[in-house]
Amino acid sequence: MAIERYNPREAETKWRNAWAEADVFRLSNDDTRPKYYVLEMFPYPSGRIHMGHVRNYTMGDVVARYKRARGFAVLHPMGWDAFGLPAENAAIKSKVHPAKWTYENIATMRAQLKTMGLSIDWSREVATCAPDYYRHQQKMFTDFFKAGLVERKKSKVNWDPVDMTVLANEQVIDGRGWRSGALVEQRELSQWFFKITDFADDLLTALDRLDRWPDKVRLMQRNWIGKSEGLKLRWVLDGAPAGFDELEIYTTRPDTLFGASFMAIAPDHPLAANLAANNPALAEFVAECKRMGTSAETIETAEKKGFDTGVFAVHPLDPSWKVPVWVANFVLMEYGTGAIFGCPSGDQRDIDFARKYGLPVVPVVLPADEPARAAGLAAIEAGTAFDGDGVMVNSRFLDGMSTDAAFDAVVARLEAQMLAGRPQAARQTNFRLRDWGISRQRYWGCPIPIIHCEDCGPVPVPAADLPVRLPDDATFDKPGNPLDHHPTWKHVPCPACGKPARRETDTMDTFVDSSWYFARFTDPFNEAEPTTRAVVDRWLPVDQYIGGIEHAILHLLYSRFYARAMKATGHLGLDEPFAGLFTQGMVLHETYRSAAGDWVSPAEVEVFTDNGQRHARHRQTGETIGIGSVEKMSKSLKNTVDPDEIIATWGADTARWFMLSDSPPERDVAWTEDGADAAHRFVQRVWRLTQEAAEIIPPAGTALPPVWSDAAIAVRKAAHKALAAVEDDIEKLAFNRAVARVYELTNALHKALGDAAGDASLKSALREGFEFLAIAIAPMMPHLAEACWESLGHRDMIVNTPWPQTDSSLVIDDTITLPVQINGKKRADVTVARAADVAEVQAAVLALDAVVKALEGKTPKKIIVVPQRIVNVVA
RNA sequence: GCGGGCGUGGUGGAAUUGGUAGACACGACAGACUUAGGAUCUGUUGGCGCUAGCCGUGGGGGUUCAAGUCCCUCCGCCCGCACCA
Repeated sequence: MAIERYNPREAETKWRNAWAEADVFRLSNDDTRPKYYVLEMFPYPSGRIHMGHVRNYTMGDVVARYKRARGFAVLHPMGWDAFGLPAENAAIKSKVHPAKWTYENIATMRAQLKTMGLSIDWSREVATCAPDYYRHQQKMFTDFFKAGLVERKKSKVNWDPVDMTVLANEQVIDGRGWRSGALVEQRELSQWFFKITDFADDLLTALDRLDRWPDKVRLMQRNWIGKSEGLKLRWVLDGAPAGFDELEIYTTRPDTLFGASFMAIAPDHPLAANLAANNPALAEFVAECKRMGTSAETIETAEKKGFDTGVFAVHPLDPSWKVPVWVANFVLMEYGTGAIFGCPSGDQRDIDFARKYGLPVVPVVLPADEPARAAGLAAIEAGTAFDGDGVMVNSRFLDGMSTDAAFDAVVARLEAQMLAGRPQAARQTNFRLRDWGISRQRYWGCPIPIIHCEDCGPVPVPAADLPVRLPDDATFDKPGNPLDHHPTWKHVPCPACGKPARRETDTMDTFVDSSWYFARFTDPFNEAEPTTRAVVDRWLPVDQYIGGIEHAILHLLYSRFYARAMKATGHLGLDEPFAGLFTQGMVLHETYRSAAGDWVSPAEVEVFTDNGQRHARHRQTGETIGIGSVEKMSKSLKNTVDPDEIIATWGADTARWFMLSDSPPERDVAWTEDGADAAHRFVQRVWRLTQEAAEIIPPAGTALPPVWSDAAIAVRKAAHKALAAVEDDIEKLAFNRAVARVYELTNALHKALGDAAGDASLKSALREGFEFLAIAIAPMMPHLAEACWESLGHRDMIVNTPWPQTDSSLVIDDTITLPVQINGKKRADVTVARAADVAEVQAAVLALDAVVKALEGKTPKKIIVVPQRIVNVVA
């Protein structure tokens, strides 16, 4: 009897409808089973989903469906990171309102995501641009404000004078606005800040406890927070203008103070500005420094440059010793005090600088042990600083001390030394982390709920007046902030005194929106409050968060801060929102280029093999197309494939299966036609074999045979081992290995199917085997799994079927075959009882022909038996 | 420059974390079935011998009974970044 090919379009629609009808993915907050919260980073509604989304959401769905089958109450929601600049750009360009643009994109993308067959509780869907979402964000802003976690202060911004708007760093290209092309100005604006620095130390130390986060991400956050322990130290100036009696510097190496040979201040240090006023050459130098770019590349390649001010600083440990004060291009005003002392022997920048300008280089720290000491000294003479720990030299009372001891000794002395009525120095912990500026001069964002009153100052909008809604009738045809232009919106009475006042027209950074959505998902039904304490505390933290590495720092750090701020204001009860984090790799594709050099999209290209060589031609024109390297999918390289087309052609299960196969999930994966084809062939194979099996196996629920044949036992072992391995692999997110285990099981079942005639117990074993196969693929290819499950005679859906318990007596063999090495090379195998002790294994090994032959009657020097692993005979 | 990661067949990748290198898949080759197949099935597929043998995880060296895995060194690629005092 011919078996019909599996039709993914029909079957996938059928099962998705069945799940929707039964509402199987709706989660009740009253569910008392153990909880599991799976979350993938929610998408920006850019218009259409891309293959990166397919990979991300497939991985999350595997975990969600698997945990569901294991009996957990799984929270697996979806929403939209819906505020942001692209919507506003679309408004300017296409005259479409940002809200319309955004909601249309959401509708498209929601429909696309639904075709993937994700086990999402759509009743919890949120969009951050919806007033019923951002009203709670505004409430929390006012709570943070009252708790002292919000601050208004001046900060430098990139200002586009044509568009009259603030630009993000990445929107400044070669010093010009990306859209207007105008030269960008640095402007000081009053901005709202969240005081993330209040939590700097806690955000740092808590990283140690996030043991289910990638080390790489934790390291990046650690570096970003950038804690350093040092000393603030004031030097008396000699020859400086009035008002500049002292120069305060910050150093992490007070131990190297006797190696000081110059002071260096930032080009925008007040002292530099003051001196430049009467010194055209210095003014020119300062201007030159400011022209220099700030990218890592320019900075790394920039030469160390300085300008001698003629001012001197008096050494704090020797009043007779004066060091020159320079302005240097490598000192940053934003960090520490904008001034340093230069110790050339201990810092590469300082030694470069000193050698360029002929300043002294005095070694003050050298390695303790002799060969290293001489090498260190030679290196310093050759221009390489020694910045390691060691022993003090040329440092008077510090000589012979360790670096640490010298640090403490200098600090102790300078803390006790008074200058102008205060200790001359004080220990200080510095952080690189700055407060989080959230003000954006844009329309399409969450309005900052503040009203500015001449008498009362900034007043938070009362809770009863929330949300502060965006006006629908904003216009986008002139530069600047549409909220500011709006004729009426900003004019309101002061909530405190009733006098005419005006609204804050800045909106919040969209990172605020995404810093708490995971908490909102726990109870998006609560209209009164952002969260419901009993609910949010039950479901958080997110057990498994999955997303791209590009959010390693900002989004994840802001969310960690936000959880702390929400805790401080009573909105939830924990510090760390994400217990487990996984960062998945990107999706790549081969690139294609026409003879004219234009990029050609994969959809237009036909790849064929001729004489073992891969070639490509244009599907329509037949033109020869060059095959290029495999690159990250991008519009500019045109090497994207459209998930809609993939799903229409092959079905969602094929796309999902491909995304999980082969490449480890944290690594990049290249989408290939061959791979998709192979994944689809496997879909058909599982279906076909299941149909074949269904014709011969006993009906569902038939009693198990009292005795199993050897072939039946072999099938049962294969099935139980495969399922146990899949469990283990999914728990570890090793989806590629789970896929391999499924292939192995399928191969075993296929082989056994041919031998089943006349062996009733084998047929029973095959029922179990094919059921296990369906169970094993269910998290990965859920539609196919349902179809197979139905074919196997089940009336309940597999989505409601608990994951079976594997039988450990079938998973663990009672005899094992160990490889036998002679002198480290494998020469034989030995099969022994699993429980065999070392002596028994040795005896069995010594009886092997290969061993007897190799030993030639001699006694082996040693026999190493590694239980359950290997035997090595040393002759 | 600093920090992190990686290097395994023609390709993507496995390898129980010091214990049989190449699981599984792609591709390729040969054959079967077929009107046909880009379907399906059966084989083969790291290299050299092609016989019971030797070599082989970027190169070189080391530790060990045993190294893809640990150490040293060199080469190559990728990612991140902050001239952070």
